[in-house]
Amino acid sequence: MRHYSGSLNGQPWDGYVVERPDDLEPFRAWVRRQAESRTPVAVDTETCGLKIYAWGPGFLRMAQFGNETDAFALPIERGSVYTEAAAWALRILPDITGHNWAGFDALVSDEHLGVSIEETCAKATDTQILAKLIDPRQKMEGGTGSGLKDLSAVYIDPAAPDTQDGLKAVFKSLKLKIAEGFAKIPLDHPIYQEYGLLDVILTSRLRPRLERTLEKLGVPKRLSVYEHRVARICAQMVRVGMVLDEDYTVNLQADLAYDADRFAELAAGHGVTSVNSPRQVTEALLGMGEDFILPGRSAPERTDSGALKADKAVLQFMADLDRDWKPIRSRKPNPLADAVLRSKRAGKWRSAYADNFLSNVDAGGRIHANVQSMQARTFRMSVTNPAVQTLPSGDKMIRRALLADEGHVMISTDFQAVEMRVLAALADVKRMKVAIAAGEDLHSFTARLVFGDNFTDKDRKVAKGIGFSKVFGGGAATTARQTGAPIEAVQRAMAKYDQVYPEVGRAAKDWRIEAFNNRMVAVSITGHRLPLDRDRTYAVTNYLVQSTARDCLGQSLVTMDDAGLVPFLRLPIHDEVLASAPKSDAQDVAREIQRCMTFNLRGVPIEAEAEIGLRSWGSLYGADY
DNA sequence: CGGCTCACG
DNA sequence: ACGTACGTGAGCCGG
Repeated sequence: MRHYSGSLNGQPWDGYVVERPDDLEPFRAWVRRQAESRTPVAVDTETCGLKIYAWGPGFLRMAQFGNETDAFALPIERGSVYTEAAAWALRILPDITGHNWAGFDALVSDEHLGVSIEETCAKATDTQILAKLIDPRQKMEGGTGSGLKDLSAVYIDPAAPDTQDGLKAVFKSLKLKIAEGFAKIPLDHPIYQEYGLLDVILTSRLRPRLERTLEKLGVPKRLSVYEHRVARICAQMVRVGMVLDEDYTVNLQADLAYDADRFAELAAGHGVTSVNSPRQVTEALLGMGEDFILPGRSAPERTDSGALKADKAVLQFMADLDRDWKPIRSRKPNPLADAVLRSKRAGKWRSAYADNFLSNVDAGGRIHANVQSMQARTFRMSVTNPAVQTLPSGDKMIRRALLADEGHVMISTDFQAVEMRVLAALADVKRMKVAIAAGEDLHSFTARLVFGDNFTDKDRKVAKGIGFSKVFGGGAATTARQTGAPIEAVQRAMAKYDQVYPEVGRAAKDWRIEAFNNRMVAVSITGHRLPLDRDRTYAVTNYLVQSTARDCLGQSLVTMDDAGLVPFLRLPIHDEVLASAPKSDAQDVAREIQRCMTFNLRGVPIEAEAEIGLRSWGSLYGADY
């Protein structure tokens, strides 16, 4: 047994690394004592990386257990006797703490220790969830951050070592890249061991401090219970994953690579050797006489830093294409703009989607995209590796690669205009509530109020744009740019909107004042704390609406859990839930999901509509498979 | 690693 | 005093 010790904030700690099977005896005795006294024990795992499912056996290297003063580390990769001891401890301990437990370690334990997500999550407290309930912002945004290091510095000891950064420095000294360091650093490296032990000591000490802070801030306990449950449901979705059509994806990858190369060669003929270099592209286009002025605008388009802008909108205009890539015959198409556009799209779709799918597939042909259930500052979820919340929706090509299970079909269930309804509910917008209750199309209803009974399709578009704009906190200029309508008309329409829905502006003002009186933190109706940036307090409307809409999804997931529907769920996508169900049960499952996503929010009906597709996700976007 | 671009809701 | 479009993940370039 190797011994480490140290001190944090004047409080000593001791850590022990199990080296031989005999060393497991003191570990077991310690675990029994913790279990008997029902002392919370922090658990952490060290792995070869983040690909829990695609890596294969040997992924889990070390497992650590610790309370506020004592910790043990087990060398899982040294043999099954250690795996079994870790699994036993995880099962017998009545109260565990993890940092990002449901987001990572619960999945690792489930897959590599054989202790299920359901079993551990039922008794786990996640310090990352607690921390986000105090402040959801990342460090970049002015928050505490949700990493163990940042939280420890604030809540435990400013001098607590940065174990992540420390490890990266070790990797560097061993001439290992960061990505391979976690897999290749020798298990008996003293810093690897010491930091592994420290992580559970820190997590243990963090928990009571975070719990006290939450209590002091008046954050309801039920909110924490709810978030732990949502996190567990998301973990269950990650575990089941989705089937990847590998043959299709390999072909897709080749086709996209071919297209990217072909159009890159065309661009090279105009002197652009790298289509992803905005500098090269703008220079070449300038040389061809392009002025970068879009129709209806007087000045060239520029980026924030003042350079000429050659983004998709600009290039599509130059290539004489509309937003759907159809020729508009308004000018002579610029062949370079066209080639750059197509090469970039094919290249991005190949690398961000096709490559990513194939590098994340497990031995059983499934991908398990990671869901962080409260990632955004509004608590919206995010999905990574691969980012399947952001697959192209205008073209079925990419979504076609993801399949329902064998014998299943895909079901997609969307909330209907959920953010508009949430706004109506939160701001108590009388006329909107009447329209929603009557089942009217909200944007047409608004268009009628703003433009009169004879409103046109164009007017409806403007009304829709203003609706979004109000939810985002936007002004006339951006709304005009988005809708393509002249700014004067948009200004008039926005003034009229404020007249017909006076509650929206009034509520926004009240929310800003409330937040101001609460140290710049808005509190949603579920109790989520939403910190505002001092210079962007107008964002309060968006934060409250976006966060409450997110809780509509969260509440629906909990209801679906009660209804036993979680095994069918595959992916949350903000206002949509993707599911896979046996063909013969699809109607029933779809109806049940729809029911769970239908409820009343402060007198406003929140409603959802399910769509049943074929086997591939792409089939819901008009494909034939 | 910041800037830019682009994919989604 | 005034007005401000919101939230993500990912890849590439160039310093």
